[in-house]
Amino acid sequence: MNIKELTETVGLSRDTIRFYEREGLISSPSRKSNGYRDYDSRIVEQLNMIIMAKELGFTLKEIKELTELLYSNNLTQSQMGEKLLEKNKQIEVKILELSKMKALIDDALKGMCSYKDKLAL
Amino acid sequence: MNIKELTETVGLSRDTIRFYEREGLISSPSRKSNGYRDYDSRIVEQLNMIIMAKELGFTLKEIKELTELLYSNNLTQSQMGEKLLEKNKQIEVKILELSKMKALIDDALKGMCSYKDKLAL
DNA sequence: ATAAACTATGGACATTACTCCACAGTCAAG
DNA sequence: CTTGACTGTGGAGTAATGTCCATAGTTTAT
Repeated sequence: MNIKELTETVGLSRDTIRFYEREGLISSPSRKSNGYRDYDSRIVEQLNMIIMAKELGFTLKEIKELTELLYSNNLTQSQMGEKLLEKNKQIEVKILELSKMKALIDDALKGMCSYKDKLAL
Repeated sequence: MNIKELTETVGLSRDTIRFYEREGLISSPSRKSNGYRDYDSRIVEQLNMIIMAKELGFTLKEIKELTELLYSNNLTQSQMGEKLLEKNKQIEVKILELSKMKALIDDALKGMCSYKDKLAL
């Protein structure tokens, strides 16, 4: 899969994908004989995960850490376990915070019953 | 409440608070006779909400929009209702995505039973 | 074999969100 | 009335995250 096809599949620009490669968020793809990047299809899932994590307020540095945890083998089990549990906690906090924001918005919506009723019925 | 006290209460720097003021995320506080900013205590809740939203991947621009929705009166009810519902949807999507990431991590943790057992017991 | 579309690289530029600095006025304590 | 902590302003600097550009090689279609 060449880079053009990948940009169309995941919705990131060529430059962004190259940037992520330079930054080590994704590993360098193999090259065709002419030097063109040739992507394995698993890259799509990886990039989608990166996009999601970014959307959720993780920095590229944190994302790099997390993907390394999930996809590498250079840590002992206990190191990995601790870090994963930590990430899990981070995520739970975020979910709680989102719920709070949602409650705030829901309250604001409730304060506008007339309009809300129109939508509910 | 002066700005120093506010920085200590919310954990943002003086410069950041002033920056948020310039950017219109918070409204300009009233001033004492000497020109010093004098904050109403409600600012604390507002700033905490901003901190939370940032942590969750909202840009300052989006946060500004949201606070304007929640705290201003220059929109018709139907305009406000639509935008709030839209924000609510955004938030639900984020919660779903976080759940996905959590599942991913939980899977990774399950793959490490020996270590996990140690922690569970 | 020429044009159009794709790819490569390195480096400059842009935006967001701060952060720091220089300089100056204010206030409280000793 | 000096010293130290606080405040004000405007503007420069910085880190993260891209985005654009110039230049050049490759491939495909006509």
